Amino acid sequence: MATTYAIGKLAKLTDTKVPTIRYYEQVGLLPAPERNAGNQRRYREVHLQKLRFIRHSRQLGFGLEEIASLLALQESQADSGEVQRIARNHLDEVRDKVARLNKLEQALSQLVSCCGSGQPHDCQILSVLADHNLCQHEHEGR
Amino acid sequence: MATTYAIGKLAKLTDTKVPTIRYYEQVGLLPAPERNAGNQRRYREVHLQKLRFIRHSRQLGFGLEEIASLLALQESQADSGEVQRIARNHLDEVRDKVARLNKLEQALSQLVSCCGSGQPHDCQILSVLADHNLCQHEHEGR
DNA sequence: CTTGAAGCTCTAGCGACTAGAGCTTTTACA
DNA sequence: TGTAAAAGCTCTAGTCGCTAGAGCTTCAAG
Repeated sequence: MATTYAIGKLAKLTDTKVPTIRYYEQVGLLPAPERNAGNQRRYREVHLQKLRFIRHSRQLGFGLEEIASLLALQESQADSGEVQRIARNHLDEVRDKVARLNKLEQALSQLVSCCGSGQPHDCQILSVLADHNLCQHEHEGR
Repeated sequence: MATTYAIGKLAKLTDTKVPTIRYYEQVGLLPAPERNAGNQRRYREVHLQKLRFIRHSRQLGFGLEEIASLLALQESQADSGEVQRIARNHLDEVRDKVARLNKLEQALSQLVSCCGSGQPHDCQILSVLADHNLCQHEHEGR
């Protein structure tokens, strides 16, 4: 019979915490494995591979729903167009976020630089926070 | 008697949703205002100013706990050194995040660019996601 | 055969809101 | 003054992706 892995083993192999693996099962991302006589999960190769896929996708910032779609597309051998669409869409979001964070970084460094490090004479940070007009930057939501 | 604002008015003046204002009160960020005969909140200038401070700080990415500290420091007239420490610390975190997102953007654009836009012949995205070794990038947690 | 590690389920918490149900009060207009 | 819509109220639950803990059972090694 084929090799099986206990949940702790799978956790080590994929650098995932045990409760996280159970969580993925709970939300339907990782299929429920068989259980042994004592009700413990016994995983197979297929689970290991799916879990690696999930973890790599997470490291790349994909959300669990996106990952679910990607896994389904992998299964279905269907059009790679949809895969590309998801990936590009995610990339766009990341680029947006980078742009927003860069603006934020600008605004913050100006805020912080307004008073030299040692001087105790009153610093402007609180005033700028209190009054947006003292701040040269537009900010966005999200 | 001094002007007061209903919650909806305050919301408009500060571009904040009404439930968000109530939430700030609930977590102790914004002091509970007096109530009128019909139990409705009636805010004063001081609330308006605190709320503006909170919102501007949020736009700059400060967390509610940091904002609570900043408000307390504003109140106490205490050392601006602590204010600077909080702001610099936040700036450091933002810079970290920018760096991480930039790496992510790198990895993702490579992932996406592996197959030209129109061609249907099988694209590599799924394979890379399934096997981190096919990916040139290290990824971090967080 | 014992003991300690690993497994199990279930519930709650994080941060910063947001949405909705089901009510009461205020406001504007006829 | 009557009425209806808008705005207010409280309370609960949901978002996302986990993480922590309680209190139990099962497994593996010596």
